[in-house]
Amino acid sequence: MGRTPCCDKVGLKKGPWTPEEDQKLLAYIEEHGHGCWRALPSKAGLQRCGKSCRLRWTNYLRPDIKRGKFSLQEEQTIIQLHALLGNRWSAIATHLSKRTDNEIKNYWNTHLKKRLTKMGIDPITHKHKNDTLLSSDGQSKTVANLSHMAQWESARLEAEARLVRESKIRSHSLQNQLASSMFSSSSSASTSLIIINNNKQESSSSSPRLDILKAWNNGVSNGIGDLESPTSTLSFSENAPPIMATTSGGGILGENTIPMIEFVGCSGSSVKEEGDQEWKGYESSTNLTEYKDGIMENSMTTFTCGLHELTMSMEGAPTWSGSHESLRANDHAIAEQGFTNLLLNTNSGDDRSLSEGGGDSNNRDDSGSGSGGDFYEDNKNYWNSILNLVTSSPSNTPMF
DNA sequence: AAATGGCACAACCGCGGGTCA
DNA sequence: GTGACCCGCGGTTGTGCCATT
Repeated sequence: MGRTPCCDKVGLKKGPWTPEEDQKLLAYIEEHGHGCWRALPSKAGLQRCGKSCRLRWTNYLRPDIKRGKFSLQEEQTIIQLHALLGNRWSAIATHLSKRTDNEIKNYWNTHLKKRLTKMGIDPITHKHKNDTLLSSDGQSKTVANLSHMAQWESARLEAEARLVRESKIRSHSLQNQLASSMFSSSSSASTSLIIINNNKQESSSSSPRLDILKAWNNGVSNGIGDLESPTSTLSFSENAPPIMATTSGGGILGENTIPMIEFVGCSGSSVKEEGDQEWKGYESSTNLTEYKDGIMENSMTTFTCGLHELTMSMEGAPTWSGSHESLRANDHAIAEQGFTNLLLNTNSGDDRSLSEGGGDSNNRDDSGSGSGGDFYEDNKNYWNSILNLVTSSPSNTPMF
């Protein structure tokens, strides 16, 4: 079918916005909200199409936008999330406080991509260009497994990002509805929580949606050789009572956290999100768990995460079953040394540009000093640090 | 001082998904 | 089931600024 233009483009202004136009748009939205973008321009007295108004608002005028230079932490987060999510800028933006997808996209294209390229890292695959040299040994297999898991997590994060958006729609009503149940259940010290933050701006600061990845991080760092087995399970303690999701206007989760998606364990074998949230994204993209009509079937007790069996303690802290726990101490040491040093710490200048000199040891392509083992170490550290993004989440993360 | 090239960023374009009648 | 519409997303372009020659 033919697609009608979003608006009558005849006579509409294009190009940069003037301060007067910004003021008109701001004033209108502050008073009325944006409502239907298509109808907004005429109501606001703007000679723009609705799409242009929406973009101007979401990318520039919105009051909760953070502008200015990206911090080192933000840079690292972008790169790490890009390794997981690819060019899904909106999904990446959900994890970066007050940054728009457009801004992140521009920053990636103009800064970070070039930096990675100069380092000899493919900005698309996030693999070292000489990875193919490792193709004959098991190390590359491990790297491939890591990539596979990253793809898995990518799909999951994408679905979660979609959930976050969708959950906003019904956030207020759910808050009111669930407030009472929170108080009725929060007295139980053994209540476990799975919470998806619905607030885009807050989500990045608390990073509550990377639970499986976090668990995986522990597992990968502690026993990378175990990657051969892709289908172990994430499970919740059998001793734990039926999961009763709670919501909180403050309390456990803090004032700024607005949990909206809740899973209420039913007989310990199914998870139900209150309401009629569709879970098609999970079902189609991750092929891990079936969600039907809000029911996550048979998933609370055996949630496939790909690597290790994770047991949720009653306090919500994850503990690896089996022998992994004793190895966990290596996790942060491994993760902290790799990527950041590799990419960021070498660029201490204000402009954070890469050293162009041939003597830069980080530029392995040019120096030729890197052995296959070094590449492997880089890859391991690289992915570990990607995963370490999760472990670096603020302490108020409600997930664990 | 003028010309030129590169960079950074705002904005546009086209596509696809979701919704509704 | 179909078409129209709205909206969001990712890719691309246009433009202004700045450094260099």
